[in-house]
Amino acid sequence: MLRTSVKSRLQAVYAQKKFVPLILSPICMSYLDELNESQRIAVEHIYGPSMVIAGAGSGKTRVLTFRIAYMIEQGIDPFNIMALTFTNKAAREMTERIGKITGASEAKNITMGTFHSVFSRILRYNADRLGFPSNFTIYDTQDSKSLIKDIIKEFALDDKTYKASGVLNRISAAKNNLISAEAYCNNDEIQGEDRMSRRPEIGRIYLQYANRCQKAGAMDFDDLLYFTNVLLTEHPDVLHYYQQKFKYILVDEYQDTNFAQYLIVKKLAAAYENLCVVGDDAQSIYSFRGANIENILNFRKDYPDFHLFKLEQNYRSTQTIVDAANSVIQRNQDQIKKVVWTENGKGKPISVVRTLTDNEEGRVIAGKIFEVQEALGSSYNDFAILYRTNKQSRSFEEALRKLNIPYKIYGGLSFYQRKEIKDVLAYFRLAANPRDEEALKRVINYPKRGIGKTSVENLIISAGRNGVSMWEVLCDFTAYPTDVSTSTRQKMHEFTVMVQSFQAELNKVDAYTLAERIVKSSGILAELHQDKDKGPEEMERIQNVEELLAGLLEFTKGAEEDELKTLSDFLMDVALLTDADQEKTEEKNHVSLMTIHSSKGLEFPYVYIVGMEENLFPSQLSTSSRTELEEERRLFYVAITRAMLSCTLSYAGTRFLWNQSLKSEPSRFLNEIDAQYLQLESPARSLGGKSLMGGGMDRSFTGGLNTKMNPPVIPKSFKSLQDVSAQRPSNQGNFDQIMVGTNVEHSRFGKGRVTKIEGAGADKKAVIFFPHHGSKTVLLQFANLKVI
DNA sequence: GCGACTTCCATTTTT
DNA sequence: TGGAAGTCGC
Repeated sequence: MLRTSVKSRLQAVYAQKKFVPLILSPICMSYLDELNESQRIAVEHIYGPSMVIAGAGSGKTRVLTFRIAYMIEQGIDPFNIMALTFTNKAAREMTERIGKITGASEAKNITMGTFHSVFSRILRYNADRLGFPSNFTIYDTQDSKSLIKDIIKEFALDDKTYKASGVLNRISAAKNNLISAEAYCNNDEIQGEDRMSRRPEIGRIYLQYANRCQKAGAMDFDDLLYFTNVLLTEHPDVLHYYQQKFKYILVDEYQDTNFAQYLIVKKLAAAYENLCVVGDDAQSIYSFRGANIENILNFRKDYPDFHLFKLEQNYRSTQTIVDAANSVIQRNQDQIKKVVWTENGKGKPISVVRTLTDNEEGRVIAGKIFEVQEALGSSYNDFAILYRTNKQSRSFEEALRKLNIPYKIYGGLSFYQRKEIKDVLAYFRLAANPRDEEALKRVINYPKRGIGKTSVENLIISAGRNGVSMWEVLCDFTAYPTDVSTSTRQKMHEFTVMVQSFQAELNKVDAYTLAERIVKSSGILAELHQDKDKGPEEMERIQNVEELLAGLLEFTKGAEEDELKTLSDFLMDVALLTDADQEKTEEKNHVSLMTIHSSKGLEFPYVYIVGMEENLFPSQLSTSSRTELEEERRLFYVAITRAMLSCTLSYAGTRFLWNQSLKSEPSRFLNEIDAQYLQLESPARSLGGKSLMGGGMDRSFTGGLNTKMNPPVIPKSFKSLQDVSAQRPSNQGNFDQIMVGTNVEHSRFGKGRVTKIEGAGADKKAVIFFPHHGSKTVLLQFANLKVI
């Protein structure tokens, strides 16, 4: 409290004079001390263009957080800072952490979020300039595909050559490279490509798609970037405004930005060039989404006088894990050379587990997690199972459930993608923007009100013929003649009146009140209640809708005084939320299951990378070119470097796919890890004689499948004891002696005194105060402390 | 217009 | 396997 008022007075001073506020330095010192030399230099360099290349686990987030906090402490107005992150969750966490240093009221004024969410806000504000309503809808991928399907049908094209997803990918790639539909049709090279793939009509579909989106008052994900660029290019006054507003720009995960994002950032930063980008080329894993590694490499061209900072010390993982990951990534040709190193302890080797089937893989990994957890008393939060594709989660789910181990699957079908939620949201969307055609199509006959497919098709035809949206036709059949019967027309009219009544209340009542009304009077709730006795899934649907309403209530309560949080405020970025964003306060205790992609930026003491098989990882679709394969390899690098203490790789001999067992070969990546870091394991099986895996000597995985050797028969219980003892650090004996008040000596920081103990087992941590280095938190496992 | 039925087809990652 | 699209009879 006190600090805020002192600060605000100081800030009034800064506003007039531009000098470094020495008075605040003591506050800064406290956290700057927690940084190593290169981190601190990167934090303190706040003017001009700079690039931070941050190796895995090198404290990148911490540098970003402290840098922003430092900027604010230096008197920079938070309103002038824009920080673009990769997920909303990352943005939220960073705001929170900055708030702890500078005070929450300062932190909340920073413009922070994903490219998509920050730009969607800018677009809403300036929508009129682009001919969109300010409450435009954001189409998600499903909406986009459904619209494209309609267009393909309308053009009477063969839906086998023109698949919605393929066409959408093509359009998406164009937008990410800022190519308009017109430019697409006039570009010879692109047209040539489309003729080659025998889909010459994609350009025409793109034109129509853009047209329909515009009429519906809707933007898709890519439009949020595409139109931001249009806005800034065609309206110099708008560009000027945002250049002045965002004098300081930070971009996280720069290696995963695409051309559109690159250009927008470049434009916004052009006036002041206070631009800081942070990234790691070795972790670029989104090129399929248009991400362009070149952006990192080109930075020096755009800003020749930029400063480069490299963070190479890894604080996350054991020596073995860091070295193994390095040995993998070294095989890539395209990379910025850097040496990631660590002072952490050596740790145990990466174990490689082979199982006969994918189901057995699930059981073995679940069993291992169970054993480690039992033996060390770790929290289940410490474990993660990472896979290449979402559908691999099944065998692990089953096995974990059988062992009563709590787990959570991230990604996959998110809450907002569930049918019942999308249905409700479609009504919400219509209330905010009745021209939203995808929402309209979705619920015009749900719950059933006798408006069939043919009638809807005729409605679309009439809208197309008259060059208006479906909603406008619905509102005025006399102006737009439509081929539907009088009785259907009457039903449509009733529907229209209902939506209009929702629309009328949009800005009069709060989000929750309107939402509740919609759910009731649309008949959705009644419909769901009718089916609730059919089974648990039907019951769950009602619960999900209730959860959505509960979320809305919370949202509505979050309003400031005199503020009305409307349903359209709520809808603003619902389309941009992901499962990870939904995560409630960290009261969890569960094993995390997720794709490697969604594990980016996270870390876990125990990591299991599963499905290490050819054609699965690397994916079958990515083995045809070097660049694709290198991306898969970076993905593998990301996976390994999530692990702090222990990393386990597993693969199965056969995998059950499309109702048949398919033989699978071990992944080539297994052979790419320097063998000195590996330890092969043959899981003991209850069924004797079936194991094909040799002892620890066979290093060649590709040949290993058919090598018959007699495995040493180790009873399961004994085996598990062995495993666990291997995890126990050698200096375990020291652990118990270390408590609050113990004087210790650290190899790097010298003598110090323990002020706090956290965690248990392998995770036991000590906060130690070193006279010359300040307070440090160390993992006892790694720290190699001497008790004095 | 609607629901029950059959058939077909998948196979990557996500804001 | 399982979800989506197409077919058929009311």
